[in-house]
Amino acid sequence: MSDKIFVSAEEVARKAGVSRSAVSRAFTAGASIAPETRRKVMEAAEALGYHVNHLARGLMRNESGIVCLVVSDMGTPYRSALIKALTQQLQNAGKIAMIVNTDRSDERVDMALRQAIRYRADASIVLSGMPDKSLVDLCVRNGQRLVLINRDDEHQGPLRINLDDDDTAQSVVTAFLRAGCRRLAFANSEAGTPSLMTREVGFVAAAREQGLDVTVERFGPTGYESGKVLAQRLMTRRERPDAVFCVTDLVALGFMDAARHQFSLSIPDDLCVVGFDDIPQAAWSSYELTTFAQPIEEIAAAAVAWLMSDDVGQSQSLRLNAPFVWRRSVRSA
Amino acid sequence: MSDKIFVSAEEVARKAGVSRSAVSRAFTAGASIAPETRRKVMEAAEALGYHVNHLARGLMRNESGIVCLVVSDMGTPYRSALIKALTQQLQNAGKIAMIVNTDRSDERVDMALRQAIRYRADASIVLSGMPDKSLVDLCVRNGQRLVLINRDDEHQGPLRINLDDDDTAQSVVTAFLRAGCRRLAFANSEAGTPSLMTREVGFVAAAREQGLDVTVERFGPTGYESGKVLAQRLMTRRERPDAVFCVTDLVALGFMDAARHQFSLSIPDDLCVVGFDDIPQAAWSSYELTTFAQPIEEIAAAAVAWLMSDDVGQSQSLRLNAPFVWRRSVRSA
DNA sequence: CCCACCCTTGCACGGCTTTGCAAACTTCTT
DNA sequence: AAGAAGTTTGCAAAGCCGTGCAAGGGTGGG
Repeated sequence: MSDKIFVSAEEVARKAGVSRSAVSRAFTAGASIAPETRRKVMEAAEALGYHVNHLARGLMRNESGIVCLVVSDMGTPYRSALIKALTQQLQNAGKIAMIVNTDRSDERVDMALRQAIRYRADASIVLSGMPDKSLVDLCVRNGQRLVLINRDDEHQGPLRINLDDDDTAQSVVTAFLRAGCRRLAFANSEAGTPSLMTREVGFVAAAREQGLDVTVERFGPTGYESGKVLAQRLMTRRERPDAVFCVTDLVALGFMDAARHQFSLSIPDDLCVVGFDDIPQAAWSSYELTTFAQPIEEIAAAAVAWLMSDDVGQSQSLRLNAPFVWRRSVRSA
Repeated sequence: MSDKIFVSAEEVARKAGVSRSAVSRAFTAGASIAPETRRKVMEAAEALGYHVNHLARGLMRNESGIVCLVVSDMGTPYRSALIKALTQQLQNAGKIAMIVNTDRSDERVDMALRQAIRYRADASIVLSGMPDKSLVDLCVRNGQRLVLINRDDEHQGPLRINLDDDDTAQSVVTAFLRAGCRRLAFANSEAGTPSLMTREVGFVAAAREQGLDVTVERFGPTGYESGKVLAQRLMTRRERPDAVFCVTDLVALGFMDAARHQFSLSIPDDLCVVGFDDIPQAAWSSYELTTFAQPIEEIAAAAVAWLMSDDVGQSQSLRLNAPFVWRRSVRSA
């Protein structure tokens, strides 16, 4: 590879007529240095195009400033919004985000964490997949902070951020009942992620409490196309559902499109739909999907706040609220 | 911050009963080391949880393995898809992506490049905004590779990847004419990005060649909401357009929604619409938008290939094709 | 005018790896 | 069995920055 010729502190020192350490101090917040000296250094640095080498600084300080984001399906609206919020807030906190894409192959999340260790990341934030317990231990042992978002694992040490889904199932059932729906369905993917399964189980249980059965269908990955297939399967049943809770907004939008264009159903007159995430598309006027809003900014804020805080503390678990967003895909009373 | 206690090569060497350099060689591809020695080292490393320190390695080799992605609006479907492709292909090439979010404030892209220099990134890929010339020079001078995607700047040194838009305007005009449309419009945002302006100018010129005028409207940022506003403005004109070319798919989808739900227009019967990007939502059955497909994978492949190649070469410019995707938002002949 | 104290600065070392070089060890040939 | 050729290994330096320590310079007070 080409020989990169970065300018070193040594050269700046020569040009400014001071010592190497003076240059170092000029770029270190809170170091003891005379204003005049700092000015001279800064001037020389700007002229030469000097930039502190964060690799070396990280080596010294044992703190690289890097935070590793472990994520798959980042093309998805929800995921990309979360990444956006995280990168922004990390930058505001003086950190920088490194992204490891773990699409296909679940063992990749372990590789991702190893990569984080190699770059001596200050922390890792896992948005997808579930790391192996031994890897988590390794991270923790190395003093690396770990945040697990929406992966209800039972790992010790890291911070877990999850949604408080105690009321969600109840809210949906109530909404459907008020709308006069009686034949409930749940449209799930085959991903089997804990958070998705919790939604399904909770909904079925809440419905049963009201004496209602739920038709559950599962298919494919968690996306728009699966939503269409799920609609085809559910809407061709003898007892056609009149209300469906979709595990995700993307699934819900696919479901709505199939229901409307393939079965000529009117929403919410013939069918009520509820989704989850509140991605931007849910608000588009073709859909106006009633859904639960992922508190994306709060999630990011909580993650960043925790990993900037001084007290590592023990394994901590945080539960955030996903407010119900009423739109027109469910009949009002 | 907590004291991270990473295990060093020194310790592995002691445990394996070899020298520090043997450990180093065990982890260096193509180094001269006996298989037996390597096995011993690897065993000790695994037992101790050792991972090569990429900060130190980068310092030594003058090659960090980091590639910096400079991007804004990463919540957008097109951008997130591009980031996904880039991170994936970079990883396959043995690099790792670092993301700098440049939302709001244009001067931030300069800060981003500085950040890239500080971390001694092997390359930077700019997806948004336009870096200052002096910064570009600085990167180049430091031997850092630079890729500009869809920013038709005239910078020297870096690789520029742009779309070949010679035929796009012509294609759209032809499609509209075949559909029997005569009152053409162009819906643009106020972003003023070169690539967006090129689309507008090209379309107006191509239409004029056919003796047709184009009503141009510009509003807001480049997104769904702006599309709705643009529809309100264009569809309340005395001479209501019967065909509109939207600068972006997101704008087009907002435009379609407003045209349908606020003006009760039928697409493509009353109005033909063409977008640009081919985001996933364009294919959704509520829209079936005719558009041009950004060759995302090719863009990523070209970028990665160039920055892995040995010959730096001079300022290089690459033009890729954005194929026309026919869907149902334009009447067929 | 001198002393004491504080701020500033330079020196040298530490932190972790890679790599050129030379020594040691194999192994094969004659 | 000895020498030559080729591997393998260890040593030491280099690459860059942060910081403890001690010395230098300056200032204020007595």
